[in-house]
Amino acid sequence: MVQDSSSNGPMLGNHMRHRTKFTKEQLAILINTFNQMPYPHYATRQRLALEIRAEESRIQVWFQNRRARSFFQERRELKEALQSSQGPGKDSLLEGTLSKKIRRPRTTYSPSQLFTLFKAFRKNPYPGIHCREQLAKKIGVPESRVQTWFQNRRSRLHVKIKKEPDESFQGGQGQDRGLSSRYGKPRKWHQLELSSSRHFSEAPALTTAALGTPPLGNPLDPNYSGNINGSQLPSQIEECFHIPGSTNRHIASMLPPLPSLNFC
DNA sequence: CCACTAACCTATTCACACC
DNA sequence: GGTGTGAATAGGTTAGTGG
Repeated sequence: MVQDSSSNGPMLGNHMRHRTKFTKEQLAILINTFNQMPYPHYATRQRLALEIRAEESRIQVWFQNRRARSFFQERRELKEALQSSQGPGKDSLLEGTLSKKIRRPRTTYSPSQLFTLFKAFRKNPYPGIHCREQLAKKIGVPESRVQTWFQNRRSRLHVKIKKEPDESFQGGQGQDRGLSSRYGKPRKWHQLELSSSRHFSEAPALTTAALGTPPLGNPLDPNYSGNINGSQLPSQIEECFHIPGSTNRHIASMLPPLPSLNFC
């Protein structure tokens, strides 16, 4: 992606995921499935993942891209199928569109997991595949969930920025640090983020101030002190969530100066 | 060089838990 | 019922790959 593949050379943790190369056999199965159901449920994607031995998240992305590329034609056909409401195979074609959606089970993050995620987000809202995988491993969730969490975080931050224009925020330095005009003025994004969490609102130890100067422990989380120390983390995690300035765009440009945090 | 396409992005909406 | 947030989606961009 943009922030990962600059000409600055390889940067630990900020790489884009390697391109998946589907074999002809895998593609045949995917295309065949797509023709029958362009919106496969989570269970279907899981079954496909097993069948072609690929990650479910890669299958999800493949279907996203496939729909995008064949959108107009497919939508016309789908519309016709909906309007005519006849013909065999309609149920499977409309899986995920008309029938009740069977979504991926909602992931519930513990306070300690959220703290780790928020702290990583604060250091780098655009982590590359390496960072996401390390984060995922650390908190014990699939990498694709970490990616989704970061996407949602960024989106909600943008929404808050739009809804709560606060000219008082000067990024701690009273200056625009290269923010793209596309995304408005810099904000106290870290305060917005952390205070918006239901978990954190109930845990004073996990406030913004706490992130700036990490406490020794959080009473809500017995594992917490180990997290904030950083001494138990591999050094790669520290490196991969360092914001390299030129490689992080948009939100990264709104970051206030960070205290010297020990981990992502 | 160019077409194709995986990876990734934002914006938006849905769905569900929690208060 | 309102709010927060994970999941899903549309639609767009970027960049790797192969002809």
